[in-house]
Amino acid sequence: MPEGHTLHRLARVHRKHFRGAPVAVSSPQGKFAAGAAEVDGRPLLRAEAHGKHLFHVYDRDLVVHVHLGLFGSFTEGAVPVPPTRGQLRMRMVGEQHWADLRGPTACEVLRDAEVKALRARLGPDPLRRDADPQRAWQRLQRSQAPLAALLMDQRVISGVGNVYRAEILFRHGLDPMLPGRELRREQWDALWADLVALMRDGLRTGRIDTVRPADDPTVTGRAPRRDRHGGEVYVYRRHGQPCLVCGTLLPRVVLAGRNLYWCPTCQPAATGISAAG
DNA sequence: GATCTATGTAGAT
DNA sequence: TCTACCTAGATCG
Repeated sequence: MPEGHTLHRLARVHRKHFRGAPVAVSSPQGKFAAGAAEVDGRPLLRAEAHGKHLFHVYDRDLVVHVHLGLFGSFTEGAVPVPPTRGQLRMRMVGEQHWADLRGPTACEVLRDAEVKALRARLGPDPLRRDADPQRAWQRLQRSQAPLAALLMDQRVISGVGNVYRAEILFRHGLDPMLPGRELRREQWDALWADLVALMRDGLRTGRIDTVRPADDPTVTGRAPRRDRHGGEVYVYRRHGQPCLVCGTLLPRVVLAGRNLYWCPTCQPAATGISAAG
């Protein structure tokens, strides 16, 4: 379930379970065998996330970089370690805990310079204290690309994925196709503040919940439900169902190879009115 | 058992 | 705009 909050959560768990003590690192599957051998047996110094990227720092020039991609996942537990099963890219075993990594897009050892170069390409991360939202605002201002594309562009903002994109646009009544440069400053400020709040909530709970209490189906009298990904949302993967706020049947389109979910009534397209001033 | 799907990204065209 | 890649669980016959 990899959007930014998932990676920050993993970084936190890995710090708690592995930092400061030697970690046995291996690659039962073999695809990360050489990298694992480089860090095997070293103490983990730091673990941190930037956007959807996770970094395990064993030494300045021995950093395991993990990107989960669309379906990578970690599983964790307390020792003893279970038998290996399936395609296990990396296994970490500490004094008390183990962690298994499957299906990542990236699992590699990077040197400090490579980590810096990678991070330099990432936009501000709403979950990092060092985030500078002004940088994202400047990119939005220079772009005619639709907001829906810009929010998913990790060079603009890092950590936002398809769920947060859809939900944040809904919560702010923004048309996904609105060109970035037509977003007003106060709209951006509200959007960023909301992203910070929602993603912090996701980091705390491990779920993406975006529905305001007043719109909660259990409060409004509609049947309670649980989305397949485990959170309560307005539009993500709710195509074909009625909007929780206005009842419009929700559409879905593919934009830049990804499913886009929104409510055309609650997030109306800009018309000649706004174009005229 | 086959097929579909997914909270992602890089690289080719 | 497209294709490839990474994996497992859900869904379809």
